[in-house]
Amino acid sequence: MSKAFNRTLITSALPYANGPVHIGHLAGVYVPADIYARYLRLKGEDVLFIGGSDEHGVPIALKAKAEGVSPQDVVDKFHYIIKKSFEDFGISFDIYSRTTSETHYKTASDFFRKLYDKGEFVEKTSEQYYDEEAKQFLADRYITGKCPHCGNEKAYGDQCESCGTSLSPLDLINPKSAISGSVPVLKETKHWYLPLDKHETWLKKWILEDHKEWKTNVYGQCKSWLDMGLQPRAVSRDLDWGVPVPIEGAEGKVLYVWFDAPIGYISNTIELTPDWEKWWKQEDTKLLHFIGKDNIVFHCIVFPAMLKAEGSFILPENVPANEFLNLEGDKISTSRNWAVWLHEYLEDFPGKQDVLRYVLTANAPETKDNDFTWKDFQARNNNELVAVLGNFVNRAMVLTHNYFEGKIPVCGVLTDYDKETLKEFTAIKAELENYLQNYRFREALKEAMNLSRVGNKYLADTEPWKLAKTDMGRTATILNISMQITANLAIVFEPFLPVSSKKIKGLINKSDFKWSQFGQIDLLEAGHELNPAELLFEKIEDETIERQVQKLLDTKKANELREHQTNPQKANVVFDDFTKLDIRVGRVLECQKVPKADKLLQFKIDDGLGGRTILSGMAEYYAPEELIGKQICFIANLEPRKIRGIESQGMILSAQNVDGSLFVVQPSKEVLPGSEVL
RNA sequence: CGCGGAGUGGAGCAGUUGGUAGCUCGUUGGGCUCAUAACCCAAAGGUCGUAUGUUCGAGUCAUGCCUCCGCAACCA
Repeated sequence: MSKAFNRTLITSALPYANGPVHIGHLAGVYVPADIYARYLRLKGEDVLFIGGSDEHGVPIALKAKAEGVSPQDVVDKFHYIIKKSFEDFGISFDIYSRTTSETHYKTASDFFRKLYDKGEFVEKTSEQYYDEEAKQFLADRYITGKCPHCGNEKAYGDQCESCGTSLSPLDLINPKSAISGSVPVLKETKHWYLPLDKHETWLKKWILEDHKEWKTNVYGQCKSWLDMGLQPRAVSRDLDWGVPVPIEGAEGKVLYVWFDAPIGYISNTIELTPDWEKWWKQEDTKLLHFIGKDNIVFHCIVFPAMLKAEGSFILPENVPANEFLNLEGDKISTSRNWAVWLHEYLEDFPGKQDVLRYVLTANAPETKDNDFTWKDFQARNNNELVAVLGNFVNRAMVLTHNYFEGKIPVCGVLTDYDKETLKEFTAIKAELENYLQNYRFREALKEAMNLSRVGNKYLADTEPWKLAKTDMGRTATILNISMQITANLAIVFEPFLPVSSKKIKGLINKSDFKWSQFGQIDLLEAGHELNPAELLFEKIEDETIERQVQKLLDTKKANELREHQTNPQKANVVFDDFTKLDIRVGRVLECQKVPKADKLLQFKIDDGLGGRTILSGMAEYYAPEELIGKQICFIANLEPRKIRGIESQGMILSAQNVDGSLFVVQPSKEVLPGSEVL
């Protein structure tokens, strides 16, 4: 583990170019990766920080189709928005490229070809659903139909959301293409698979034995996959958007995005430097993948297997994956517009990229999902950045201007207390480096803030504003030290808050520091002239925050309205068909939860015919007692069906509200059980 | 039903190999006035999700259960 590394290659997950980037992306991947990259650079180490957009795959192809533009148009639009957001937030990529670049097409093809030639793939022919109208094969998720288990009409090709059973597209009754709505046909198709099972042995040793130091969420996830046993994974798809499979007879097939995307890290490095092989193939390179938790398997198992199969590449040394960030209690969602978009944030908070970087780092989802709230954002800005860091710098600056005309005063003899204060530096530096080394940026940031706390306490304890009346020599020493602390703050905060760090350097009229200077107390020589004092951060008022909260509430309302749109009417049925249904009114005699099932209630219904049992999935909306004695409507002649081993003889009618809640349908006046509904 | 992660004072989080429960914010009281009503000191506040168990001793280990999140299902 304590290998000697001479350079570090940092990759950050390629954002998918079907939308802009939001605070979740920043908190989970890019800010941590950027902090690490900046830290290493500041230390003078050799480091590359690679990023880029992931631009292939079915969702982009579909989005293009829906909007009547080409896939290239879609990715062009978002690639530049994303790229600009990262630049604005100071994410210091050495290169931010894209998987539609020429270099990438070549790299990915060559990579595939090499594995193909080495015999690292297995070929398999299988039957898959094909949409003749849209002229394409359908991914599992894009086929809907009736679930063979529960009869839900809207089950997906991979799983029924209603009963939770996992399915294969072939299981669906009456399959339909989600793209065109037409009935898909089965068609033979050939694909290449990466036999992960063949890599299992070395992967097990490599991860489970050699990388016990990986974060628990990462290690646990990998272990789970390895314990279950790995399966071959398809690396190609039938699609017209992507890197073509570079084999004769493979027309209309492209590389599957998960195969294609990580190779993007390599392509982008090639695009950046002719020296790229040094970074990817020499054992003394430390390769790190910064990702979110959804990407763990790809980066810890699949991509390493690809690299190993190729043969000449090194493997990642660590994969510091973060959990997810929620927004005001709800999952961030691009499709529901539930997000704080980076480009919008900067419109509302111009120049405040560091505030967001600070909040997202201080509250980073390093060990579990965390929640971003605007109230917390405001509190951290006002009580921490303004009150602790900004305030200290301002105090030191203003005092020096007041008593020494903005010139660094001479440092006299240090008292024991001065020395004690300076000693805290050393402790903070050691802690900080240790945290950064272990990708614990949240704690590292806290240590950096502690340095400003040390400064504030120092001023409060030494009270230079009082001493200035009696002892200018001592005052000079105190302010000299205070300004040295300020200069040190410029160093420590460079990885975390690059804009503010630069601002501090502007105030103290210095350009660049190195990390090795951190801890020194002679960064500013006596007589050095300071620039006028200026505030680093400003308070964020309640109204500003309320506006953001309102914006989110509006989004919520808009979503509800959109989801409220009533479904279009189904195809007409003839009267005879209607009369085939026997709908009756019954009274609930008994009602209880079905054990071991989340949603199911078991009813005993008085139907005027001697009673019957019906199971219904409404346990989330009704407590069993609530319904006892109530009248309900049910379909009496529905074919009985066994659910969880109990026979359900019919179906209770209920109305589903916009928010998904469910209410049983009742007659407006009590009628005799068994009465027919016409 | 499977697998992974999480559940610690009002809020957000630390707690390395089991040994007196910490930090930031908030609250209360005091101090200070150089500073963006900012800063400094002190105090209150926790049966560490729950139940058993291992141990001289458990937030930490084991097992069951409850709750939340994620993966499997191309959103970090």
